[in-house]
Amino acid sequence: PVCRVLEFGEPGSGVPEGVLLRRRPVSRGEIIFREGDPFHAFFAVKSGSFKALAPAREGAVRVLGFQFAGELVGIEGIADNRYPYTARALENSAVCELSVERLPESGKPLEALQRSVIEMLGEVVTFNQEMIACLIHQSADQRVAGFLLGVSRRLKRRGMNGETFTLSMSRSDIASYLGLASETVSRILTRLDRSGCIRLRHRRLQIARGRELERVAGG
Amino acid sequence: PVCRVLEFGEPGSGVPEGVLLRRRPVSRGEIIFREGDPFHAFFAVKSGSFKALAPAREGAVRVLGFQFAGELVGIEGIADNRYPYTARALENSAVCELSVERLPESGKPLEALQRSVIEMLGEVVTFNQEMIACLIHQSADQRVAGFLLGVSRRLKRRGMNGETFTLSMSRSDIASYLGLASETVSRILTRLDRSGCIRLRHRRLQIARGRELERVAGG
DNA sequence: GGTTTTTATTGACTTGGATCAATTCTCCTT
DNA sequence: AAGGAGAATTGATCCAAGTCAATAAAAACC
Repeated sequence: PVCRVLEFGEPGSGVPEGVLLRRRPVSRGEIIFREGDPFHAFFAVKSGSFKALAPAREGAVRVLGFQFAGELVGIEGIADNRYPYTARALENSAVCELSVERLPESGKPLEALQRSVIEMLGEVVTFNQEMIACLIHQSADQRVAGFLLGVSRRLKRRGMNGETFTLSMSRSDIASYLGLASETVSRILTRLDRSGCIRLRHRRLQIARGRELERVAGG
Repeated sequence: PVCRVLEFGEPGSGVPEGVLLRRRPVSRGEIIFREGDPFHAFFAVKSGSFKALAPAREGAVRVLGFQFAGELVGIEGIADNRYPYTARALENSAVCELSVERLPESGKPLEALQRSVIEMLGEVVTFNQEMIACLIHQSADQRVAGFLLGVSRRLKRRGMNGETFTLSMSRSDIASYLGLASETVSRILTRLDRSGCIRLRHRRLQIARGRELERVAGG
């Protein structure tokens, strides 16, 4: 099976409803919350995409994950009332804020909402476990191939075109996320393109032979 | 700061009380729950130690973490009602079962208990994030040194001797956990011993120069 | 207590991916 | 449209850690 390299922050089965504070546009580069900020809400990405960033060694930052339209960002903050990472828009986007203060107004009893949060956190835990397994066992080629398939699958799931799309993040972002050097990512993408698995020009990607790509990913 | 290589399954601030089902001995090699089993309880390690195992590639298993006396195992199972890993005793041990069915009898309202679970899961999420950072940024030497310091700190926190103790897990377990080859772990331990940081014979460990070990770990 | 089995050590060799460095693209700005 | 800054590609080189292999040492077992 293909390594689930992504899925970070996908909505759990029970996304609370009726707690939308507001829908608002977010322009490229804008930050919706910062690492350490007091937790007040989590966000549903309505359009566009985000990256989650956390400080690493010596002023460097590390990319923890990406969020696309239809996915959630920020739930992890609910556990200790502070966001554990910074969320920045990769392109012009829109989000809906799901206010924590207003959660009790959602109609659902608090207990049921907490149950939803537990399930969502459970998904994050599972996902991180898989990420760890991926970092330990997968080669650079497998990770990159798995990453592309993961993005594709996530877009498809939301009814978008999963065969031809634009990578909204830089090569360095991908590299940071996968624990590789950006040069390595670049080389692998070039190789995948030359071998005909994908068709890539700049950030425009077409998955030409998905079956072959899955083979590379180690499925 | 020293990489937090361990801490997996440590108790959160609000361990529910009054829900102890029973205290029971567990002999070396015995399994208290298996990956996939329906979740019914989590466990407090009273004495001894455990490892958490999950299937990896092709029949191989991966060590997800270790639990020592005073720590909790199995809370992750609460999210989707199945244990996500197998827990096996590394030595003759004892556990207390914290029954989920009996949680409502604990005196605390359900809501408060759920809040505790959310906090505990939050700790697991944070810990996994750090583990990922460790795998990406730390060298083999840093990981092994950080591992030893982590075990030491955990033992100290429970009032045990953190300077001289026995490693209850094999070199392969450590290697699997840290994403290294067992030969690499062995070599690094030998080197640390020769350099005088530690005094190691077989599984008996003494942290001779903790300050130096912390330097190796990258603090 | 000796024999088997598992666990650990040590050496020799190989390699994947990092790093350094030099262009070349792209897209943003004015 | 030209200039400039960041992003991406490509090449050359190096090294940390994996793999293979051969003991050696403990522990488990009869």
